[in-house]
Amino acid sequence: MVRQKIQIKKIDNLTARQVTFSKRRRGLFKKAQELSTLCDADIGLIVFSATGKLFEYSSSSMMQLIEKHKVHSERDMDSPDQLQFSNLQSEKKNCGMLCREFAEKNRELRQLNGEELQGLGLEELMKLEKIVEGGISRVMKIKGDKFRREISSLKKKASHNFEYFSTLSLDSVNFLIRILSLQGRGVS
Amino acid sequence: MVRQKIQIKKIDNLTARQVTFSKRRRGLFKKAQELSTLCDADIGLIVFSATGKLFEYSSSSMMQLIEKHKVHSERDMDSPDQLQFSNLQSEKKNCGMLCREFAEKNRELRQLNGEELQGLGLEELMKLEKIVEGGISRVMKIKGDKFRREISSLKKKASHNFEYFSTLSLDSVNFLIRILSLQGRGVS
DNA sequence: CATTCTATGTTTAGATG
DNA sequence: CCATCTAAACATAGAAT
Repeated sequence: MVRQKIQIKKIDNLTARQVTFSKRRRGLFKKAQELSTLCDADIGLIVFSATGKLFEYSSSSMMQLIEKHKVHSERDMDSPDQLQFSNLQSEKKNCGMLCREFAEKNRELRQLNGEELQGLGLEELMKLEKIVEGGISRVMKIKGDKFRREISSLKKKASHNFEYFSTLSLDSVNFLIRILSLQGRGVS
Repeated sequence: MVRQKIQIKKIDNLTARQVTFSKRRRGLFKKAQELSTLCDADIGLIVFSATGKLFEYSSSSMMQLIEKHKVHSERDMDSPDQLQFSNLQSEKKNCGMLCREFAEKNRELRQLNGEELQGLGLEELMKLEKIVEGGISRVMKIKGDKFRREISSLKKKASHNFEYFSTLSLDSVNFLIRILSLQGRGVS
């Protein structure tokens, strides 16, 4: 019997419905996790079966995600309510502020990384370029310093070793080299 | 070019990532709603893009679903504490979390900027260098594009003055463009 | 219930407009 | 950014286990 196109409406047959539920549920979860990985998205998926069983997926932590969602949806709603909840209110305000600052930092970070630059003017772009240039020169300087320090420390070690090795016979040195090679340790 | 199998890991190319995000996001939402219809399931889907934009779908009401989810997950953890403070507590937790993430972003930002690099190893430094290099090349590309577009649009606008402008050297034109930009006068 | 099979339907990567 | 196209990749209906 060949497969036919199905219409999207509640499946009448109970068994077929259950089978479809587990198949498609797995498919859905897989796609959610693929999207989160591919595009660096934060995703939460909650599924209650008709029988009330819970299935869930979250790319990070469901709790965090739900909190984030709450903060987002509360962003717009103003709350002219009761004084007795001032503690809760102030916490919420705190969160909202933090959230906004956080978003701001995130944007800066992405711009330094060369993303989300479409809206910027020439001046801003040139300023950004200067900042990033400063960044890379500092990073490279530190890296250079580190390399140099590492090299000189290696040299010191090498000369130390040399003094020791020079007291050994040629045969002993060859023997050592063979042992080290067999252990997969570079002798360079 | 024929389509090839993709591996599930973060897409490097920014544009490709954004395109994939919108395509797959739509696909995911469609599948969620199909599952909910076909199998009579209660489904909630929350997606935060990497830029922090929120997309959501819920077969019923997201708030109800989240409450239901909370009840379910609190099944296992017994909480001998006061119900009346659960909101405040969750807000506080939320703030703590945000604070930590905020600090983390700040550190990243400073490192991209070439600060606080003392603790990093050679490998990390080289990775950082790669990131910043990618950043500056993207910033410079966008800047170049913008310059070119402004120049061509200036040429077009000034076509009635073409005879005059054509007597100017390229340097003079570039100088003019910079002056105008710095004055904040659109050259478009 | 879950899994497996296979013939088909559906999604989507990559290119293009 | 958004829409459209195409072929390859992927998901899944229906059946059987």
